[in-house]
Amino acid sequence: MPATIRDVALCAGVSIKTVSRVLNDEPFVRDETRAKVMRAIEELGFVANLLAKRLAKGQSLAIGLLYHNVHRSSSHYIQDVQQGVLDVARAAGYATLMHPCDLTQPSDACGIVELASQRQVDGFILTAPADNARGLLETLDQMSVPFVRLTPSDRESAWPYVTATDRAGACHMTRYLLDLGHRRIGYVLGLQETRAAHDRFAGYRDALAEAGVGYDETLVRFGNDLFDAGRDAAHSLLQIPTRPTAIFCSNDEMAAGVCVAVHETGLHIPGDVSVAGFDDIALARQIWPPLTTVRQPIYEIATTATRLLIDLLGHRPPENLHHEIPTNLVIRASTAGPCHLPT
Amino acid sequence: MPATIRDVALCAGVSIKTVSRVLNDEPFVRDETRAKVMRAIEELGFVANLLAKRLAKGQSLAIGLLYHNVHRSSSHYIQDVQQGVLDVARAAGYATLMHPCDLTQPSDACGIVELASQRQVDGFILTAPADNARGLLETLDQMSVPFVRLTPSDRESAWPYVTATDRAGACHMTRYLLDLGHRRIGYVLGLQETRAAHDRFAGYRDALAEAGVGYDETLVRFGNDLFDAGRDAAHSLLQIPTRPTAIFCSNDEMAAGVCVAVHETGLHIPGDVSVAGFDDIALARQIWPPLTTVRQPIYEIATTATRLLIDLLGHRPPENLHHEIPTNLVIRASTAGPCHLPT
DNA sequence: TTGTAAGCGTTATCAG
DNA sequence: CTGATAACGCTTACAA
Repeated sequence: MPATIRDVALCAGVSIKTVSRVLNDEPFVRDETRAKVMRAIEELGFVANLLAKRLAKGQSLAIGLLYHNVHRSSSHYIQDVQQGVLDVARAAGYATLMHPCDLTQPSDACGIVELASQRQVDGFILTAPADNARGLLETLDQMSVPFVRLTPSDRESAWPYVTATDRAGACHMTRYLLDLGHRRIGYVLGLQETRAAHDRFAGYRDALAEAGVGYDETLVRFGNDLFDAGRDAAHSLLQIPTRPTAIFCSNDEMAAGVCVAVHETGLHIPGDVSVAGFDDIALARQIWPPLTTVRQPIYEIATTATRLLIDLLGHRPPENLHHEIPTNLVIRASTAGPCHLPT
Repeated sequence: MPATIRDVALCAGVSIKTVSRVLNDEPFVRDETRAKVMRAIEELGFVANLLAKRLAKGQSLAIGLLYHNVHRSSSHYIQDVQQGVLDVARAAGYATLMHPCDLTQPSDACGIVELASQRQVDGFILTAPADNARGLLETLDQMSVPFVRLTPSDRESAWPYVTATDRAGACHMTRYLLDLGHRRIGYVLGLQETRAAHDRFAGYRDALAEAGVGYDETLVRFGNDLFDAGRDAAHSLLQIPTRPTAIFCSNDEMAAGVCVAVHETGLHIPGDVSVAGFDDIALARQIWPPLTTVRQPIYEIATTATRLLIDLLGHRPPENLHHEIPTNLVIRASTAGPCHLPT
């Protein structure tokens, strides 16, 4: 049986409240008393029981990380997010509960509200497309369960979020491809349910319009952010008689799929086709040629969001409920000027 | 204020113990009573407070997943493990706490024992090289905190583990490369602290010996399981005047690094150099050419381990404390016969 | 089959 | 500065 606060009190000859004071670094404890208690703690090898603390405080001291995981596939993106959340949460004494689920389903289907009702977590980090379930957000709001959204669709409501400059980032990339001389630039869309997919696509068209290059919808394919979608999309795009000389993907994972498809077709990157991605996850440097992409500082987005959430949980009104983190172009070897001008 | 079990009891006109019985599906409750309670629960929208339950039961209903993460890098391996642990744990009503740390450090340095002392978790899944810290295991043992090890070094002690047939797997792969005609096969070792690294290396030498091909230590490089290590190792191996015609890596992530290095050198895979990995993580199919590798069913290993742990936690003596999951050869396009026989 | 009452190990109120 | 004592919301002997 491990020692309890009561044992410590007995051993130190003080009340349990005094021990509790020492444990929580509260003021109004005489130094001698504090020392006495410390000694008792040391002697008994006492460690406070967090389960009891949580119940007494009515807080779980944990945050839930919700992410979309229909295909039960590993995602580079979510792992970077997780690392960021974990680091900040742990430093603040919070545990992190991973909660993969199908965010396109009714929220009650995946036990999110339950997680809060059961008091398993004090708040949530919601990754896209969680905020499409407006009902979920309203429920959480009513329950006074704080949450921070990552790259949400809706930015009208006051609910906190952290996002990246998706539209501008995609516009930069497209402009860069145009500057290289590309005119037929294929595009692979991301998961329709996310706003990032739409914003990036909009950025692509912004640049096209800006350059006076007509938007050609036959060069667009729908994806779901996963590798295989990129591969399929590329196989389809490369079959077009006057095939695109560059393919820009809504994320890196699909871009990796595109690269494989290009190779499978017997073509070369960037000689025959340039390929660009978005995110700059580890994978972007782990394939050949290394991928030109738009860097989205996922780790930083996650840490920012988590700090925000923890402030909210501690009733420290944050300075800013909304953050926009800049993206930037990362030029590697998967892009170059077009060799064969399209017919 | 959310409803408590007391409110439900009041509302249903029964005692709280009866409500508790219904909540936990205990027998000896008359059907009518049960129905009455259910109705009250429904009416009040009652959800049991897990924090209270945990304290009362003296269990956190959570398991900790310990993994090595010195470089704060995403690892494909750990994500597959996580998915497996998460799935089984959740189904059993357990939460999963991710705990990245430096497993080569003294265990107390990374707060592992604390996690248990604080009762944050009931047990652990330990990934390699956690079990090198024998002191940690003994401490946990003394605290009666159950744990299951993944691919541990030590298999003499009775402590439960789940592992793969690393040595045999590596031997198969090497044999396959030898059968293709390769004689100078480079090898990139994994993280020295793990047994898998040694076993796989042993398998490599087994096959060499078996085939009467001399073991040449100039063809061996040390790695740490990460991408960059593979890349560096390959650059070094490819500089050898009579360079190896094949490179076998202790894991896929390093193999991906090798592939990039080969391309950087201007050589072709598998035309000039064959490359083989180990694990069969998602990355193996996301690079070009797709990687020939030894499949280690990581997800299955993780689910097996978690089921084992949960049995242990529930005081259900498992049939088997030790599991060995078979590996198998996955031949893809990164290997072929040597074109240029070495001098 | 149901209920009473005593924990579980903290925190928190409020009086000294 | 310090200490009784009552929560916190559930489980669980033990009794009825």
